[in-house]
Amino acid sequence: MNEEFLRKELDLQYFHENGYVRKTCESCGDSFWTLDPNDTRCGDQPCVPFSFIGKPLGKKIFSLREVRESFLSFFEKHGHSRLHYPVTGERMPVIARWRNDIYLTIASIADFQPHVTSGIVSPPANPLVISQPCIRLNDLDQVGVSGRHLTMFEMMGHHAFNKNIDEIYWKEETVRYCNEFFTETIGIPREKITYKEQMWYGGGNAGPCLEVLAGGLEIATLVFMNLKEDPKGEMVIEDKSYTNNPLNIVDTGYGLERIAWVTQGTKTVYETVFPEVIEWIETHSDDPRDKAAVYSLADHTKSLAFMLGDGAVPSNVKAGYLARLLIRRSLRFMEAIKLDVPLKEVVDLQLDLLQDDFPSLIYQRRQIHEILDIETERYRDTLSKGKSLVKRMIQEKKRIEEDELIYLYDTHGIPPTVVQSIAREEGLNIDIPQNFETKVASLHTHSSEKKVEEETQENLPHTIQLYYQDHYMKEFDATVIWVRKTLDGSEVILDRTAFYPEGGGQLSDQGVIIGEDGEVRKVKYVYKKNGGIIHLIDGTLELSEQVHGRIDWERRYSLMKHHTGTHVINGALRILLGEHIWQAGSQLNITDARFDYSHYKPLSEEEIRKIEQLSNEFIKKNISVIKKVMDRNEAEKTYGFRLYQGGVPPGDKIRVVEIPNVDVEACGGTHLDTTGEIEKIRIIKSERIQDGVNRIIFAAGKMVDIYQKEEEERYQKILEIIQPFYEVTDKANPSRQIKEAAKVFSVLPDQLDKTLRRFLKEADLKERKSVATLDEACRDLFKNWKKKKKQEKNVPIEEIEKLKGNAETIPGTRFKLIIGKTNADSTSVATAIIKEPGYIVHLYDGRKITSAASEDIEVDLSKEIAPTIGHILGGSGGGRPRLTQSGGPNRDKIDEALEKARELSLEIFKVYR
RNA sequence: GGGCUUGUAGAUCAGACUGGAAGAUCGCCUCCUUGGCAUGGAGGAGGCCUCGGGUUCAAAUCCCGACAAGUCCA
Repeated sequence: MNEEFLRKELDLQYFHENGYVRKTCESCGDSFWTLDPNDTRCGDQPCVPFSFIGKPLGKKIFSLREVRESFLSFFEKHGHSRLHYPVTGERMPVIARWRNDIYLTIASIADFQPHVTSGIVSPPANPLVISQPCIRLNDLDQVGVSGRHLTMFEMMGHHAFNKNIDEIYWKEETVRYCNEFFTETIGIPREKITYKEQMWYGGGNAGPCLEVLAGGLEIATLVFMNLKEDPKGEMVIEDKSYTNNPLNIVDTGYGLERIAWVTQGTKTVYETVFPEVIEWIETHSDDPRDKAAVYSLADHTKSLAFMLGDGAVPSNVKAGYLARLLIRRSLRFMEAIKLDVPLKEVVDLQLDLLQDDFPSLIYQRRQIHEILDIETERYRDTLSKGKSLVKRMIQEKKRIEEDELIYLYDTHGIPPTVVQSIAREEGLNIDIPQNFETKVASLHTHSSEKKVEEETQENLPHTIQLYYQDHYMKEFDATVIWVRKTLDGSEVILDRTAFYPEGGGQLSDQGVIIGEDGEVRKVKYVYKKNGGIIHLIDGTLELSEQVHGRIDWERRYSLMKHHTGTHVINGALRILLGEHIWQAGSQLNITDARFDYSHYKPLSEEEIRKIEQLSNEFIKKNISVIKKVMDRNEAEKTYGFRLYQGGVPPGDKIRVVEIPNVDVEACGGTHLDTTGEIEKIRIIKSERIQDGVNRIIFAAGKMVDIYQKEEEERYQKILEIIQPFYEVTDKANPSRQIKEAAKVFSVLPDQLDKTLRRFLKEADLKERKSVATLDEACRDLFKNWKKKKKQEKNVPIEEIEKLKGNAETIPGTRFKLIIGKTNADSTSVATAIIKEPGYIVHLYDGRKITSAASEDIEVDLSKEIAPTIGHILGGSGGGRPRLTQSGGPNRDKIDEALEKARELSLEIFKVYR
């Protein structure tokens, strides 16, 4: 069926008019178009070998830059528009910020998915031409080995989006353009080019395609995307059903590096793509024999230059993980070829080479250096820790099993090859199982039970969003257009509302709705569902009832302050720390707000102070906040992809909130008119919530005062606690004092009061002291407490002598029995006594009875004596043969217990006699 | 987002399974050996066992939670 489909779809006039014949490859069975009637093979790998190595095609040698420029200008000449974005210029970032289904830009068409390809958003230009840097990590193990795989490459594409069948252009023109470009601009002889028919599918779309082959290499793919996935569709490809797409999309992908390679005919693609880097690596390496490692390193560092330059932060999640993966692989390759330079030097070389064509990459140079240094350091740590772990395992067990190999890699990040080399040093041979990777992978394949929430496709009426017309609207009139009773109230939809429904990290509004009867209904919660805005209210309302709504303004205003404040903080972070700062989530509350963002290390106190300061400066400047609805393409063109901080909103139009020179985001929340209204911002806490992601918790406006008052109160409360012992003279900056004080006892600040009470009770403070600050008081207290603890352990010599003096000799033996009480630690005293031979001791210290016997006495106290006397006290006891503890709640029976201990001790020696 | 692992002396780690006076190595300090240094010898200081809570007569150890860190997968 597909065969038939392809034959019909790709039977182009262009081929017939230009002397092409359709043949079937005798090797793979695919159909292809060629000018040579004697061709028997399709011209693709593996059916034919490369024929251009050493015998380049093309009218001259093309550099990467020449290929790119000639392609772009060729299509520009033929009516295609080049794109232009702020920061990145004629390309989009390699980190796919505008998508939430993929992390990296993997193809030029990815720039326009999902909204343009699905038809919701119009294309930025039509037709258009782009050379899009892409990163693919699917064939990592082929990179450097196969001679043609790269993780980072540029996919050039001319794209046309046809609403009707071919209003822009469709198959015929596509092939004509392609052929003209290759034969005239690049100068590949036309008879060397064949077109192979294929089915293309991916990302929910499909369509027929032509692979363009020259010299045995696929140099371009021309996709005619006219199908979309649809369970009801009639067309079946690889078990999935498709139906016609509303758009006919020309999706072409020209391999920039491959085209350059074909014109250069070098041994591998790597010599064409980064000859300078390979040369540099080989001259600086002490053992560059491992070619694959040299190539891979050259490749990976180029990928890293793009990823880090576009603001990726290494992490254990998402795109950051992929960056870390490449960094670690690079470090391993460097080790393999004994290249003893910092990784940042190699990446730096890439940046130097790339900066003319991709100037934005070097804005982040300082941060890239720091990131690479931190990551290198961390990798070294992991490895050296791993090394001692492996050595220990080897010494203990003399071998390492497969399970342990998996454990070492999965849990501690030590690759099996590293384990192997460590083992070899220890004289041990280890086999790495063939299917190691799959075994690791299988550990993590959890049944991904996606909770597909059955979105009831109710058709709810649409509501006019008054809060967008005026972010400050506090009251409004409206008509009830939908009502549903719930257990304790009802759900109501109005024709228009100023109540903001929960979304974008902003909490829902609350307030009241007053009905025609004049009665007031509380609005408890507001949310969006299927386009309707549902108000959860107490009581009920009638359909068509005229109502008056009033929102809880104090609550809303606080939320707005926190929301605009979040944007200010985001801007301050970006300005102070770099372009890699991206929002990773946020939660606005009434009393404070959380802002999560990507960054590669925890913030220092100094940095926190500066961020707070800069944010407050923006507030003082009283900058106007611009709120507007923009055409999506226009917004991207004006502001770049930094817009997409809190995720990607759908639709052709997006809401843009701009604080000039501070921050600009696509944001659907409600915002203040000026930054001055925030009043002030106070950073309450900065923490690292996961590798590569930090969180700032801050308060804005009145909440700062409330927070400060609370803090002041807490500080006063703590001062009261220590007041009998310490007088604090310098009461400035209580926040800092509390934080420092908490650090002394390694507790969280909110546990400080409790902790202090405990330490004051346990310490031994003689007189009231005057100290500068709370933390100084704490340090003194802690010192005193330590001293006291130590003294308790010290054994008073006089007491021991006294106890020894009271010893009774056990009849018929040379052994002495001591029964007694002590104020010091009974175990310490007892062990001091039994250092001399011939003693058996039972001592009570107010908490427990320690029983002990000297080494020369053959006895096991733990078997009978300890439990027995413990039972008397209502508990139990035990321990080692010659040293036991026993105790229990019944303190009043202590004398009885000691007497029993005496009896039992004497009894033992009857047996010995 | 999910899984696994780890927080014990300044550093690296034992101890944990099987609860019962907190250890080793390096580093630090003092003394001895030496003309001086490397070294060698003797002694010593240095631990809220990350923090809470629970179980228990008894918790570094077992259970729960928090905080901090590492690592793999998508």
